[in-house]
Amino acid sequence: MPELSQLEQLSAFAEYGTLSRAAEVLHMSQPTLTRSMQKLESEFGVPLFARSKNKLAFHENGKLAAEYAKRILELTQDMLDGVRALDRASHTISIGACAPMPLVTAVQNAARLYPDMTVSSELKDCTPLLEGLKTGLYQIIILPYQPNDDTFYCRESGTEALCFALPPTHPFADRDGLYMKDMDGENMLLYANIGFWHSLPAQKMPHSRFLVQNERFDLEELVASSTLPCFVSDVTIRTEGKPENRVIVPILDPEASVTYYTVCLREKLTQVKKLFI
Amino acid sequence: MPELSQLEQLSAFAEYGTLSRAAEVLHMSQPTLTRSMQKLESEFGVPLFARSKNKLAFHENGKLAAEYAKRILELTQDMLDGVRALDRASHTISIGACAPMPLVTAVQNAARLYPDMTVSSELKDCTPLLEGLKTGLYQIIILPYQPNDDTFYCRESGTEALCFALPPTHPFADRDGLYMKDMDGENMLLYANIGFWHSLPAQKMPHSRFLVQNERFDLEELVASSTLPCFVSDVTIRTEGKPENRVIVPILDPEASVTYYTVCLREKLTQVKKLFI
DNA sequence: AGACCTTACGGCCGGCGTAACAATA
DNA sequence: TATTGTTACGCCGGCCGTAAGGTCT
Repeated sequence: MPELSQLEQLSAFAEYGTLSRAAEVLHMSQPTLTRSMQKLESEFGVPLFARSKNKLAFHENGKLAAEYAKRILELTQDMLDGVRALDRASHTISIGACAPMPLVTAVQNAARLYPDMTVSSELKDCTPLLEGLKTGLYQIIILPYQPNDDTFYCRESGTEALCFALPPTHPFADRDGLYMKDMDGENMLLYANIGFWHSLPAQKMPHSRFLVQNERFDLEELVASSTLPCFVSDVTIRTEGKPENRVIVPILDPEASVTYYTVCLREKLTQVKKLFI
Repeated sequence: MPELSQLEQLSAFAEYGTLSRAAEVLHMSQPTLTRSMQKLESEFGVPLFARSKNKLAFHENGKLAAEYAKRILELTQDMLDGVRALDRASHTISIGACAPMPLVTAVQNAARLYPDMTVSSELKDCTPLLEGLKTGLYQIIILPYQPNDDTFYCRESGTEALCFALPPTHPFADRDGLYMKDMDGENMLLYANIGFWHSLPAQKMPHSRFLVQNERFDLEELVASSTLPCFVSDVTIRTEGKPENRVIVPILDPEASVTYYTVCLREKLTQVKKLFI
């Protein structure tokens, strides 16, 4: 039986054309490679090389062997990658969510409840989340609605309500509530990573321009130093406080108040049971 | 990088369930196998086994690795088989013919002209012969007609004419020639391995019964000790002589006289050039 | 002269088997 | 007690690199 190291050497010879060059690449002396290939040849029991005095070249047999060798080495690499990936997956809880607020909560919970696990998290739209849950990409996803498929196990996990944060001088600053259409046309500051929320303003306030900020710091700086309105939610107010120079006005559109649901595959519930207690 | 020997051991453990049993099958001591699997595990970098004090079992990772290992070993075996088969093919001239007489001639020529080659030969009908020539199963085939496809290279190689061998007492024994229909209804001795010839008597003499003999010796014995007519050809008469107690009467049907053609793929002519000189 | 392949030689390390040990059924 | 897996120990063979030889461009 040949060994993978030999096949690797064969493959290197196929790639580099001479034993010397291949030996160099493989970090071994060239006589060693010579002997190794002689041994491989004897294990095949048939000639693989066309030998002239100072030239070694492939024969038909050798070409075929080198092709096979390459496939075998690739398959071996697949094995290593696959097994390592499986191992990593078994030590990882992957959480996908539609919005940042429930995601950070879930990540914190997971890290606390499964201290040996790595927690990975992603912000995605609902469709890829459900897809990923089915394919095993995620163990847990968080949606802003209750999926009706019975293969899922599902549990309510908090609510979030979007609000306007207006400067005190704003004409609507004294209102108890506003519809989004009331603000349509006004330019607003907007944070980029807000998950599924990004679709709502765009849809309900088609005449507004949103000054999208990728960096949290930049956004806060702009909020502090301008009178542009922006969005906050009841959750961000609780966790991060209300911007100093802003008045909070709840948004009355029903879509602006959501209930989050933590979802997993029912068959894999045991793996993540603690997160549902 | 793991080695194939280790994958073989992993696969054996998967098959036999315990290290001791696997070690026994692999003809090695069991501590050796323990160490080898420990090393394999360290090369993967992830645990493959669930270890209790005196029990070793697969983990998910290990199961996956063992599946891969099996595939890799199969592929390796395919490589060995494939390369060896290719080598054998390169030392073999495979000749297929429609009839025995031109075949033995061709085999003798091939053996003489290519003394380092193994010559293999087969008797087949024309359709599988052409098929086999295209797929590389044969390098040379011999047909009773000239193929009109231009991918073939083709050369006339002798003729053969079928005759009746009648006992001197037979009513037709003094004829200069006979059509097969003249003999229709008479029972005849027939040798089994006559290639494409077998179809002719069956077709032209539907009312005859043919006493088919698989053994050459049996046929000759029956010819010598009976008055049943049989077939010979001008070639068999030249090479093996005429049966003592028989009169030769040529068959006048045009199908009973054929010209043989030696055929090879034009693109592979150089491999078998000598046979066409 | 330089590049290449092969053979010869001597050292060394890695894997082997034996033996001893621990744990289970 | 029999079976199984792991660890300890000492030996030996095979593989390695260096060196030298031969051939081709």
